[in-house]
Amino acid sequence: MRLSRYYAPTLKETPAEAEVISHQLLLRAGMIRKLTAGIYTYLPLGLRALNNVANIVREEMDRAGALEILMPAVQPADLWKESGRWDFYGRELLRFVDRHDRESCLGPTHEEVVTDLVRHEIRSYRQLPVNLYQIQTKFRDEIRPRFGLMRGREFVMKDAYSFDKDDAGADASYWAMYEAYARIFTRLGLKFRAVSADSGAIGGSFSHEFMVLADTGEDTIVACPDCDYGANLEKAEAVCPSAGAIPACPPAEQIATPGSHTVEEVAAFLKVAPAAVVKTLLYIADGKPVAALVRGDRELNEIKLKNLLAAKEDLRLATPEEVVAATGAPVGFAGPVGLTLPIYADRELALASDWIVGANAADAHMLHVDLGRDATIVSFTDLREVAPGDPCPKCGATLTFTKGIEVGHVFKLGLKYSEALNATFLDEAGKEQFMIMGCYGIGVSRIVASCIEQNNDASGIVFPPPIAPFEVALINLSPKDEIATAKADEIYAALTKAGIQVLLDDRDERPGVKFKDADLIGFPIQLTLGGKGLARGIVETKDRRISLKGELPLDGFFEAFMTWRDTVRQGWGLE
RNA sequence: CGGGAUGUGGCUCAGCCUGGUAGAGCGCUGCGUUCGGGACGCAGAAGCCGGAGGUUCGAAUCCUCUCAUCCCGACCA
Repeated sequence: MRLSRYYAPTLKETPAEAEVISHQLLLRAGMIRKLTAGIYTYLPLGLRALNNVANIVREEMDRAGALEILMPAVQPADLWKESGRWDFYGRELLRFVDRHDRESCLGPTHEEVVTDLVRHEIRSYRQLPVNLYQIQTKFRDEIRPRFGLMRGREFVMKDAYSFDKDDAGADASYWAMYEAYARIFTRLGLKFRAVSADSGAIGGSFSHEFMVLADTGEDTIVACPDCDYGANLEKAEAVCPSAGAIPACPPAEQIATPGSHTVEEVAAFLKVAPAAVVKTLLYIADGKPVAALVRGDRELNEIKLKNLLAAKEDLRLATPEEVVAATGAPVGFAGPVGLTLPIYADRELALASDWIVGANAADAHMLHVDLGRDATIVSFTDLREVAPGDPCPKCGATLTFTKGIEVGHVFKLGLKYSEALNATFLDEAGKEQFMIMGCYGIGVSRIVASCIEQNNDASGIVFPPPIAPFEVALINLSPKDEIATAKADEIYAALTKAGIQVLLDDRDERPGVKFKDADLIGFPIQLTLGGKGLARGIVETKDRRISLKGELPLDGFFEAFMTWRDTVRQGWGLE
C-alpha cells in the first residue's frame, strides 16, 4: 500500500476529549474517529489492527475446536423475559420497539440467543459437546462510556459458548478455552496474566480473567512472584498467620475521644498504632443494616462481604442518618460492643484482643475490648482487602501488585441459562438433562486499546508486530528521485511477495514529517531509503520497540532483512 | 442519576470578568524558496461564537432554559 493514496489522517495535537494515552494516540495516529459518545468509526489503519487481532483470535478458537457462527445484533424481548434478564439487566440494555410494537433490544451479550439456538437443535448427548463462537459488534448503553475504545458503548467482542453433557466435560471445555486464551495473548505479543476472578452470585463455578498488564489499567492484579497464584484484587484471599496464644485482656472501659472520627484521629489521640483500632463499618444489605469489622489499618473488601451475605439486591454503605439510627452515635463512633445488628468480623481480628473500638456514643471509644468476650460476632471470615506485603495464600511468598486491563474472561456458567431456557438433551440412559454451559469473552477492540496502553512512548504507539496495521513502514525520502523510487518499489515488491505487510511512504513530504508519522503510528519496523544511504549502498533500519537504528546492505537485502526481522520479533517474545 | 468543567474555522485555544459587530498557532488551497526528525515567505479559503428565549440602541460577552461533550462518583454477565 502506498501512503500517498492511503487515508491516515494524523494529528499533531491531542484532541481535548481524549484522556487516556491509548485514546489520544488512536485519534492522533488516524486510526479512529468518534461519531458520538462511546461510538467510533475505524479508519483504515485502525481497522487493520482490529482485524489482525480478530484473525488471531479466530485461528486459535478454531484450533481449540470452537465453531464460528454469527448471531443477530437485534434480539427479541421475549427471549430475555424467558431468561429473566429483561427485568434484571437494567438500562445498560438498549431497548426499543419495532414497527409492530414488538419489544426488542440490541444484544449486549448472547447467552439467550445461543441457548435458544442450541435447545432447538441438540437433542442427544451424542451431539455434545459443542462450542460456538462469534466475533461481533456488541452494544451496551454504558452509564458513562470513557477512555475511547477502552469502554465504548459499541465494541467488537468475541464471545464463545460451550455446551456439555456433564461436569467433567464442562471443565474440559473450560480449560480448553483457558489454554486457547493463553495462546492468543502470547501470539499477540502482549504481556498478560490470567487471574482467578470473582464468580459473583452464580457461585460454585469458577472464572478467570485475562489481564493485559499496563500501569494505566483500571484493575489491580495480585500475583505471586514464586508460584502461579494470581487473582483480581477483589478476589484475592487475605491470609493471616495461625493464632498464637491470645494475651489476657483487662476489662473494657469507655474513654472520651472528643472529635476523633477516623481511625487515624483515634490512633493519634490515644498514641497507638492504627492497627490497634478496630474499624466498624455499617452497611445496608438488602435494606437491613449490618456491621463489618476490620483492623484499623485494613480496607474492607465489599465483594467479600457481599458474597458472605449472599446479598441479592445491593450492598451499600449506610448513610449518616442510618448510622445514627443503628448505633445511636454519629459516624465515627460505631463499635461492636452492645450493637444488636448482625456483626461480621475479619478473621484477623480473632487472633488478638485488647482492641480499641467505637463506644456507640458521641466522642467516646472503648479500650481493652475482647471481641469474643465483649461482643457478639456472627462469624470471623476473610473480609479485608489484600495489602502490599501480604503473603501468597498458596506458597507464602510476598505478593506483588500490578495494574491490568481485563481483555478476556472465561466463565463456567453451569445451568443458569440451560435451566431458564430449558436447554436439555437425552443422556445415555435416555434421561433428560440440562446442558452445562460455559461462556468465554474476549474484548477484541479493547485489546487494540490495551495494547497501546502497554506499548507506547513519547513518539507514539509501539505496536507489537502481530497487531500493527502494517509490520513495515518503507520510507522513501526522495519520491522524485528515480533511483530511490525504483529501489523502494523493488524492496516493497520483495517484502510483499514474502507475505509481509508493508506501507510505502511515497508522499512528497519533508523527511521529518515522514519519520514523525511512522513513529506515531508505531510500525514495528522502519526502513528508510534516502540519498545518504543509497550513496553508501545501504538501507537504514529502525526497530521501533527500542528505537534502535541500524543499516542493511542493498546487496542481498532481502536475506539480510529477513534475518534482522527475526531478531526484532524475538525482542517482542515472538517466535 | 449525583458532583465538577467545557462548548468560538478541521485541530489546540485566546477573546467573555469590564457588551461596540471575531482572533492566534497548527492544518487546508495557490505561488515561490527549501528539502535527513512535524521548514520559511507571500497570497487565500474557511466560524450565523452548541441551540432557544430574554435584557439592551447593540450580545461570543449579561440572564434563563436547553442540548452536547469531558472528568469524578454510583454502575460494569
